[in-house]
Amino acid sequence: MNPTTTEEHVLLSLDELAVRFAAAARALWPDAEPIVQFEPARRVEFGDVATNVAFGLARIARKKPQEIAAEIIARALEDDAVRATVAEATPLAGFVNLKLQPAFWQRVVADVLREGERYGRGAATGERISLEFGSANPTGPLVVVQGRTLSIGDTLAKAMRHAGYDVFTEWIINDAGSQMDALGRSVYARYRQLFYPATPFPEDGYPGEYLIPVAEKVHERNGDVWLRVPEDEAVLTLAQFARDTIVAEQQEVARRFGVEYDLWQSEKALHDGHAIERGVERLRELGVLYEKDGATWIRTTDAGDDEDRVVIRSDGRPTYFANDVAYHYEKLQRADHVIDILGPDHHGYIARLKALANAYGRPGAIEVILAQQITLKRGDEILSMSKRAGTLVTLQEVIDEVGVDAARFFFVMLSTDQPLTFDLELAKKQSNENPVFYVQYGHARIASVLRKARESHAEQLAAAERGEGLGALIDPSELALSRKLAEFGSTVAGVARARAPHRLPKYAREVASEFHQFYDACRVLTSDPATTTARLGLCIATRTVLATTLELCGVSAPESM
RNA sequence: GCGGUCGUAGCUCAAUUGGAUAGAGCAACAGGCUACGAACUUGUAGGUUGGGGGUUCGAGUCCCUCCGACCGCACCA
Repeated sequence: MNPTTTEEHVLLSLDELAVRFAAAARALWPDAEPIVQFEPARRVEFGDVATNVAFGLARIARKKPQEIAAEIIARALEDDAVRATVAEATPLAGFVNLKLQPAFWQRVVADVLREGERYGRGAATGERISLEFGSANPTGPLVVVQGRTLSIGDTLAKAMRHAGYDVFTEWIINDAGSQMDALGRSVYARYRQLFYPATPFPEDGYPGEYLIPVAEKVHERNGDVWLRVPEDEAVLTLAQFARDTIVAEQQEVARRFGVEYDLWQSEKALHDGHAIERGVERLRELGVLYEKDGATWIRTTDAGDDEDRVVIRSDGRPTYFANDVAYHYEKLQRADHVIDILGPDHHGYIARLKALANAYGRPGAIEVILAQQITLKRGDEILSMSKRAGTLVTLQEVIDEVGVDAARFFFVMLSTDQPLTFDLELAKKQSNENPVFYVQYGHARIASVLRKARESHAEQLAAAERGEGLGALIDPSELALSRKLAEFGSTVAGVARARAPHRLPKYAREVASEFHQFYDACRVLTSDPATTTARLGLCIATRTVLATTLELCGVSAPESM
């Protein structure tokens, strides 16, 4: 950074300001342990940033927060660097409110221009995170709920990486157990129906029509050979074929949805690799297993589960939970912290998985995020999603209808613990009713201005890219936009810490809104070179932050629309 | 029946985890383009945070209770 004014030499960062204010508080009340964290002020008239230290000190100081805030401000302002950074400091209703110098916000723009897409990155935490999401049975196409889980998981993964975590994403393919048998018999029935239409369909099979093309493909390749071998053998082979076909489709849809995984873990592979035995054996060594009625149980009630769970059945076969035992044991080997994003029907698992973490001596190391239910709407009509009735809406259909951008933006927009109503008609609308367009329009608008600038203001554009002349940014709308850009890093950090990916679309909207207001108030391409250079710099910085935010959301940042 | 999640403006949702006067968007109404994209912008209106009680300087957030919605309660996966 090239300081354009001498003041910049002593301009403090927000963290440095916090340290000085904490020091001021400690000087006044030596026994106190003040926690100073400056956050964006709730309302513009309060100032730029605020902290609520005074509330925490009220007990020790035996004074009203308002008086404490006033005393801290007076003390802190004795510091030269604080005075150089802060334009105004006011105690208000117990809060310490600061209005910062324009140079502070100009420096933010310079930072963005210098760091580009790396802006807002957190330092590496060294913490390894295993993040599992999306996982579905390989017995049918991905449905809308998985769209939500994919969006939340992928955005969380990207945000956590941006914030400095070492994130490993995985999907577990539930290709072991009795459902594979049901899948095999279903495909076998579909296959037989190609020859004998009256063939009955298995009662516990998967009735959706999506298995018909799978059966047809088998017919294409092998003709009628599977009618001539014993049924058990045919079912086994067809199950494997259907599993491979469906998993490939699921992977393709996820990829089209913009989601790439580090690992697609096959459950069957865990079985074949004796991972189940390893996981269970470890539990036995740790003494949390016991035998009852011929079966092997794990004590999960210690962690608040309703009842203990069977791990190995009396006939020697492992239960489904044994898979979790093994899989989480593996995950805990390679990660410090394991996060599972599960559907709403899995909340019974939380206690179980907690118990597992406890049993493995890693209490708190397994965390579950529940993505709540999703209701599909088309206008006023609520679409029922019943597997039995065959009316399920696939993720691919949603992508085809509304596009990846709208779908991902909508799915990640709401907090995970909120049931969501998704209106296909609204998502499809290319109008101001659709929030994704508002943000994308902001990006396209900037791109358009920059295109124009290349023609008419090439020199200023080049200077702006070098971060020059930002001292000319003094209009309230320019400073408000800069202030919003400054929130990017802490927003991403908050998303990672609170596992709250929905804050990103909200933030994107706020950035776009501040930009539109700035654009409305200030003409960018003017006859004054200094003004033009500064505003172009602000535009480039805004485009960078918008594009990065959209990228984290898995939404494209168009040059034009 | 037991357990869990949730209930915020007409609609869809926020509220940085206990902090300021509960905020946005849409829809409604009233304004703003002879200059860089009006898919924009300015303003108005809209609330007993499901009801009641409690905890404390301070509650949409924590505790209790009732009402309502959804989801779980297998040696299925």
